[in-house]
Order: sequence, then structure tokens, then C-alpha cells
Amino acid sequence: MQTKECPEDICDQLCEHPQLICITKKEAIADDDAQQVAEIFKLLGDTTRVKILQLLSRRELCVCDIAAVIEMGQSAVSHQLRLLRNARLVRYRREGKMAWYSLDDEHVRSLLSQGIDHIKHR
Amino acid sequence: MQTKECPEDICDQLCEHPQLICITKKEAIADDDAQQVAEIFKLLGDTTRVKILQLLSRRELCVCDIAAVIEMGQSAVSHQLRLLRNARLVRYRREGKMAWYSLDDEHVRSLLSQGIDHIKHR
DNA sequence: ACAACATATGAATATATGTTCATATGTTAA
DNA sequence: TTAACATATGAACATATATTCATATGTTGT
Repeated sequence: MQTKECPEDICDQLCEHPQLICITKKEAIADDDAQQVAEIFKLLGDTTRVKILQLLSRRELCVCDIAAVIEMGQSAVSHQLRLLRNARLVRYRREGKMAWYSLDDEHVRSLLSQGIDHIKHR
Repeated sequence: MQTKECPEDICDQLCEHPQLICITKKEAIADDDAQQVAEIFKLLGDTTRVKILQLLSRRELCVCDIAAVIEMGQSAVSHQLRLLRNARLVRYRREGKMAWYSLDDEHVRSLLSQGIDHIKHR
């Protein structure tokens, strides 16, 4: 982001419009923020993870039940759960041999349901 | 999704809990829907595209100005704009040599700003 | 028609990502 | 302790994706 004043826009001949660029740069999201935002959406940007998160948004489930419902291998599910866990989108608790997972991020619940709404209405 | 009744849950010995799985399957998102939802989030799940969409959410811009602001090559920007265009997240109009792009999806504007909020508050 | 320009696009490349397989870890019941 | 089980994880593989380079397309002004 810039802090200096924007020069007059000499342009209309040039493709790059200095003043417009200058103003726009000030409003631009910081690199680091953009990366973090992308990181969250990337996690929501996979069919398997969408399915898992949608299930977990309704109820707590153990790994093998998730695998059974979405019809994928235990290992694949476990790998995906690790990504979601690391990003703190889901939490889990151990109960004996089993691990019960649930959604741990209300923002994500909301983003997900908006995403689902989005595809329903168009 | 299932339509048949759920059997009694015999479980607690088994890992897979038949009744729970059955109920959960009925609530699960359809494969095709999950894929479409993931598709949208996938588009939001890249740093470059987040930057582009955030700029376009504020004002219409031409390709080379976008490139100047986010400091990337014209070609890279153009390729990304094509993805966004194909998914109808952005629209563009021609004005002579230039192409002016703007955001074309209010859901996406909302998702994006929620995503940005999300990383700000935590 | 030609040169200069803005944008688009195909091909190539490097990197990231998702799934599978084999196996490790840790718990329970006998 | 051992067997059975639920889950986690490393390695390997196949596929997807983002960027760059070179070049094509289409417009404007001379």
C-alpha cells in the first residue's frame, strides 16, 4: 500500500493509468492478507472437504463413519481431516479407539452454507 | 441420498454405526452439488485471484492496470481473468484496445468480504 | 497499409495437491 | 501379552494448477 499522494492522471494515451493505479494500490489488500484469505478458500475448494465439512456442520462424527458416508477410504479422509485440523476448521476428541470430529469455525459454517446457497440459486 | 428407513443402531461394538451413517447420508450434500460448491471456492482459493477480485470489488479496471497494481505479468493476469470470466464471476466490456473488467457476482463479493473479515478477526 | 499497442492464448514447465498403499501408533478386550 | 481395531502418517504416484514465454488477435492512429 502507498502512502504518498497520487499524481495527476496524465493518461488516456498510456495504457497504464498512473493515478488510477495509485488510488487502487492504496485500497488493495495486503499480500499477506490475500494469501491467508486464499488459504481458507483453498480448504473449502475441494469436493471431498466440502462433503466432510458439510457433514460435520450437522453433527459430530467419527472418522470411519465419515468415510462410510462419503464413500472414501479411511486414509484419504484422515489426510483431509488433518488439513482441516491444522487450520483449526475442525476439532476432535478421542473416545477410546475412536476420534470424533466436529466443526470448529463458525465463519466456515457460514461460508459453506453461503456457498451451497449460491449454487442453488442460479 | 437415501430414501429408505434407517435400521436400528445395533452398534457400539462396530466402528461403523449403521443408523448414524444412514441418517447422515440423508442429510449429506449431493456429489454434484459438492463439486459445484468446491468449484467456486477453488476460484477464491488462489492469492492472485483474491487480489484481482478484491480490486474489482471496488472498481472497474483494465487488464494492464490490474497487472500494475498487483505487480504481475499481463499474461498471468489475463489467464486468471479468463478463469473468472468463464465462471461468470467477472464481466468485461471492450473500449477500443482496452478491456475493462468488473465483478459480476454479488455472492462472491459477499464471500470475499467474509473471508477477509475472517482473517482479520482471530 | 503499417506500426504501436492492449489483450488473449497455446505450449512448456515447475510446483502443488489428492489418493492409495503400506505401515505405525495407540486403545480395548480376551 | 496378544489380537483386533480405529486412526494417523510417510512415501509414491498421478493429476491439476499457476506462471512464463512466444506469439496471435484485434484496435487505433498515421
